[in-house]
Amino acid sequence: MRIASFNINGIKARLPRLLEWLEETRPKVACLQEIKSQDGGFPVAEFEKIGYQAIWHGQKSFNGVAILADGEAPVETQRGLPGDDDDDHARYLEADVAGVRVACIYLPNGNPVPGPKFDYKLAWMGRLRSHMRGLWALEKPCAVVGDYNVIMRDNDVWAPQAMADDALMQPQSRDSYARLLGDGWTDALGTLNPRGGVWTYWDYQAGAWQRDHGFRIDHLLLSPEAADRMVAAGVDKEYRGREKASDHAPVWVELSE
DNA sequence: ATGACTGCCTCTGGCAGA
Repeated sequence: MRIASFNINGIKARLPRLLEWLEETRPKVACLQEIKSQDGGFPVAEFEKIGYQAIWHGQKSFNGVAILADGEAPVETQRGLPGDDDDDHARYLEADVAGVRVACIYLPNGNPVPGPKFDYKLAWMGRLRSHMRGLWALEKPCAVVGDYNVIMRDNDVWAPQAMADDALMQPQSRDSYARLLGDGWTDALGTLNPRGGVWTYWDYQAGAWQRDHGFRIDHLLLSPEAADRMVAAGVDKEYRGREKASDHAPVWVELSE
């Protein structure tokens, strides 16, 4: 089964591209980030027409996540990241699909550094780690996928110096991500591409796509029970070059049945 | 180089993104 993640940067603006990608690549599970839609504006009927059922957690103007499943309803297990009652950002949604616990995350960007947004990012990552320890304890196949907004290694960006002052590459951001890997989670794309050079995001500005100035920030983290079943992982890079594309490309991991 | 582009909601300019 294929589990995919796609930061779509606005579900209203991206709907034709999104439906096209679903029909062409047909992932079993598709986790979406930055739907930028309130719950009432989510186009669930469009997905049902092509055989996908969905759950979603939206908010006005920005953030927002959703989980789509081919031919079955995702069984929701968590809405919103626990650990801070004052955090009302729609950045976390979790469900069981086909025997796999799937979490869809949109980790805070954190710019500018320093500042309250960066503090929020680091606090969110701490809460994520706590919650993922609970997922780990389930001892079942689990995939925590989405836009992590962390460039983990220097070979995960076209030019490290270009992003050196960015929240995505700060030592504290990397340390927080490294703790997840230290806990035993497998970074699917990173593990299969140790030499780097694989991007999942290209800025709209400065001809970044045309120059291949990208970086890897969309990650698929697997519990041991899921990692043991990993047969492939990749980036649907071609979709970044289409008309009215998101600035992210879809990423995916294939698990054996 | 305080640049660049895009989406959203709309105070059609300001915010957010990365």
